Amino acid sequence: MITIKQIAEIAGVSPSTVSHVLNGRMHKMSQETREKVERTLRDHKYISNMGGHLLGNGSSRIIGVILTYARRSEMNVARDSFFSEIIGALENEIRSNGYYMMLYTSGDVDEGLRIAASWKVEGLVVLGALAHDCSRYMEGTNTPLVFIDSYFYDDGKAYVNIGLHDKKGAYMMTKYLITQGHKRIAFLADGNPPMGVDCERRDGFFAALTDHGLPADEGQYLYISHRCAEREAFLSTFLEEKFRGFTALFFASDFYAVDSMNYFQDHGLRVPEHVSVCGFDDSILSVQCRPKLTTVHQTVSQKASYAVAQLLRILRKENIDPKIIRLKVSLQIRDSVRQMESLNC
Amino acid sequence: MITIKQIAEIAGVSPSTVSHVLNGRMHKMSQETREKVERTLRDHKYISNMGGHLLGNGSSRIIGVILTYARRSEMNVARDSFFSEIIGALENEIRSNGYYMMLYTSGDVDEGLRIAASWKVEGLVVLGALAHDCSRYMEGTNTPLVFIDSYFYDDGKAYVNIGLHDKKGAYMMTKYLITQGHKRIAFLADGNPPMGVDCERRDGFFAALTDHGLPADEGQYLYISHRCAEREAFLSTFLEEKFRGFTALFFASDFYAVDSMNYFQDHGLRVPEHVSVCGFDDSILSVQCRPKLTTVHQTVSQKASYAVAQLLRILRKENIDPKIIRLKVSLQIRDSVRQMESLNC
DNA sequence: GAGCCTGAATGATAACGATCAAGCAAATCG
DNA sequence: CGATTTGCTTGATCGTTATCATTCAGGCTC
Repeated sequence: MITIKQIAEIAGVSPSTVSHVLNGRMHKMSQETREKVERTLRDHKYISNMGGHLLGNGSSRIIGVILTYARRSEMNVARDSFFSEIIGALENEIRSNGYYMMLYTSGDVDEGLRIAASWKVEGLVVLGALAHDCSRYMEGTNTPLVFIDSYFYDDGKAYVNIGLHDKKGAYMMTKYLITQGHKRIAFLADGNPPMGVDCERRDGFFAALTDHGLPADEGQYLYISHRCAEREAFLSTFLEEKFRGFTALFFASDFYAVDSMNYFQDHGLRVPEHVSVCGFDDSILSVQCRPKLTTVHQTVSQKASYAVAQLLRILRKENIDPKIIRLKVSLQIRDSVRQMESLNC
Repeated sequence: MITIKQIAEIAGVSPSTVSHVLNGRMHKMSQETREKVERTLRDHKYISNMGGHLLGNGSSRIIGVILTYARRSEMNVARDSFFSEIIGALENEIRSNGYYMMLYTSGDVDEGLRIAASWKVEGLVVLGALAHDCSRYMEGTNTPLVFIDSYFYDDGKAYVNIGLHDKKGAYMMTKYLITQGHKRIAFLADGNPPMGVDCERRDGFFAALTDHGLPADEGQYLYISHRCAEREAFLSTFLEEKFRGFTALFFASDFYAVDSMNYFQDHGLRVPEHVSVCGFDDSILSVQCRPKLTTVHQTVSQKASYAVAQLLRILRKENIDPKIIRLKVSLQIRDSVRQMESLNC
């Protein structure tokens, strides 16, 4: 493995000149010398040693990605396509900006941050449930953090966040359900109370109900467990109760929507004839199920590129405003919602 | 950020003593000194600087993961649950063995290997289509490589590989189809000719046909494109041709099986009444579709742990035999294969 | 008991590869 | 001719590890 020193010797210059060329620090340097050095670097296939680089100026060019969905055990969220899509997109974004990606997946934020410190990671993208913990731990450091889909409410600090217009999305979907003639609509999420994005989505749901003159009471928020057995028990009684009179079920995420839709259909009911179902995310699942799921579309890769872009902006000391970016969502209408006859009355 | 030198000063020892404590070297040392240093390290929350470490002894403790599925463009393989599951499992395995994971996803193996060299990555796990390229590029280096699901045939070298008993799995499934009374069975994969695991699976398919006295001809291998439009065109004519007389379709992967099953059902046919379908992988999709898919089960996380285990064994200079590990598969019988009446004749 | 040896515990020092501030010639300018 | 600019080099530095040296206590030998 050839080093800067060797390159320097071969090219007949000093190591620092080589370093200057490498770092594009063209601070007064003859065309001739530069080209000579560049040629030598190329000819000898110089590959930088990041250890030396890191020690030399303290910058690692590593961006860490901390993923903490894992906590929602049982359901093995890792199998979710959102995870893979965002990881892939993040890596692409990071690499194409000349950075390296170190991945950390675990419930132990503490360890993740220790690793980040060890490697002098320049910035972190944090996804998932433990974001709150993260912000607490990071108070000592000045490593910039960008969160994806983690909303912090009542604490004064403004964290950089990339999310969706979750509330608006849920509002749009609810409004759509209403225009289709639905009057008794339920919102189902797997938090009790809901957390993170689900909160926003629920708020949008209730806001739409209220705005359209429909009664909005607590009973319309239903908790759907992430544990299979509990979920099934719930769906079973829910079925017996004839959906408690709800004609449309708005799930906070596609996964649960599809899972439930399958359950209903396995038990002799038909979607959307007997009950309308819709989701949120527009994951690939929503076109792989039948009926195809009406859902709220988001562009996952966009989250990744915005997150990395914001991080780089912070690293370049550019000012970042607004700190909270919300990406567009749109209705993706498919086949799982029925138009109520009562519409014509 | 506190350094070894500072710790040494505080503890009243030399930096090298601290280093010795940190590395748990059997460098003789009094219990007393060791404890004193350990206490100081803990009290001051010492976090190692991997830059210095890397430069000091050349070991980064980084394991790189190169993922090259991305090439199969259009279909956006990143959305596949296999990707996420294996990445998650790999990270877990790597971290819990005291290593760090650097991820690289792209079609450009060259760049990936350059990054690996730059960071003095200690080992690489390579997944996907470009494995072959990788092996070629790596001839100069001695960074150990472990491949997942990449079989190399006619080149003499023995690469370390973690895979499945793909052939056996396909054999078992085919045999199952035969025992269910199917005589005209097709095998569908997205390579022409098939590549990697699909080759093995096809071989298993044909072997089973032959072993059970059924005719096995080339016409039974069907190419199914990874491009949506082409795939749909194929399925459309395939339908018109009444499946060319095939009563069972064995897809090389769940994704295509489910996709096709949906297509058939969308066009008025029923699975398994009109045609039986089965897949390979037992991805989460196979229980999210209807009918639930009969498929060959694999335990994805096992691949990850074996891959990392083999890599660590190489790093510890232990001998690794066999170089090619194949993990168990099993039949996962669900609802997409029908028993033929002709069985009773 | 002086001299010598041994081995255990610890320290001094030189890498490792790159960066960067400061410095120094040579060329150019006013 | 002194001052400035240009073009490149010197040398210190980053945090850690490895190698070897040193110290010192204690036992052995004669």
